[in-house]
Amino acid sequence: MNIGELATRSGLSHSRIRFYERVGLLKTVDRQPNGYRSYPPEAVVMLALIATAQQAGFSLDEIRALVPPDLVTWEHDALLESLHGKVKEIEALQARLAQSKAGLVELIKDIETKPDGVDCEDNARRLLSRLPSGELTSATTAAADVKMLGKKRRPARRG
Amino acid sequence: MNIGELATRSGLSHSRIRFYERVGLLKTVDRQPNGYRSYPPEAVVMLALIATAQQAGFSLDEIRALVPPDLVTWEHDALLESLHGKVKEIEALQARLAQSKAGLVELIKDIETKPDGVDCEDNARRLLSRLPSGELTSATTAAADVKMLGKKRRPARRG
DNA sequence: CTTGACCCTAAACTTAACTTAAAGGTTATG
DNA sequence: CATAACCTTTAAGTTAAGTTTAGGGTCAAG
Repeated sequence: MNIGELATRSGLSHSRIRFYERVGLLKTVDRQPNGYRSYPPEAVVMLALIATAQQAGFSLDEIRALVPPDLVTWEHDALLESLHGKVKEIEALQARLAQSKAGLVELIKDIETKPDGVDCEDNARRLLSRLPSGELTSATTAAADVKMLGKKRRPARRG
Repeated sequence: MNIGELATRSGLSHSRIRFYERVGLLKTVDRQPNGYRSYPPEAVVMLALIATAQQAGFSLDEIRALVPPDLVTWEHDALLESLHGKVKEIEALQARLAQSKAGLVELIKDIETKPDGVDCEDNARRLLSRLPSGELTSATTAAADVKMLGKKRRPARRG
């Protein structure tokens, strides 16, 4: 098939497919007599794989190292290995999400845990100690200066 | 404190801190008579907050919209609302990912229990072709959404 | 034989989020 | 007073993952 059809079928742009070939993610493709690229059907699968891995958070460099250059030579074992790899990818994604979520929840908790009229300085110190970098614990003076953190003001506005 | 100390305390580079000021993430900072930037202690908190938000998937654009220039006038409600929304987003993605993973695991089990008498390559192809349109689609879209976390725009358009 | 859809290449451009470089002022220390 | 370790600015460079542009060929239809 021509690149246009492959683009339609895979959902990727022409330029993106050519780009992948250029950077060595796709092996050099056969040409018709007129110079047009002629893709085999499994090119769709290949692109889907690349896109999936990419969307799972892997860079093109990583994918290049990960994905076998030739789909047709895949056999039972290789396929299984690849699928297991895909599970690993998903697990990696899950871990990323969990970490993001944990960070957010922690931050929310720190902001929300501000009872009215209660020791602001103490709250500020706890907030500081929960924020990421460890060096922050030395910022005890900062805690005093930032004791207004979490103090409620005017009604919310969204941008 | 000077920028060097702030860099050390926050764990961010000098250039990064100046960059944040340049792009309006940090309000214009006070200067000493000699022209050096003079940061208040809460600058450490501000930078930690920015870094945390970034790790959670917020773009600098989003952070700029979310975090007010002055910590003291922090729009508590809007921020919390936004953070909660982000957590919900992440939870939805986690659910979808879990389902995708379950589907993949099942597919693997399918293949593993296949008797080895049959045409391996053909079978592998057939199963593989299930990937893009079948079991992995939710993983794919979920992963795509993860990439979109904190992003308002997709890469390069326009000219 | 021209129109329009499709294809080609090479190179420049895009965006985010920084970093590095160039060229120089300031300050603490031996 | 030299020298290193700070600080300043503006401008240009970097990386990833493509997109867009410029300047063509190719092919089916009318």
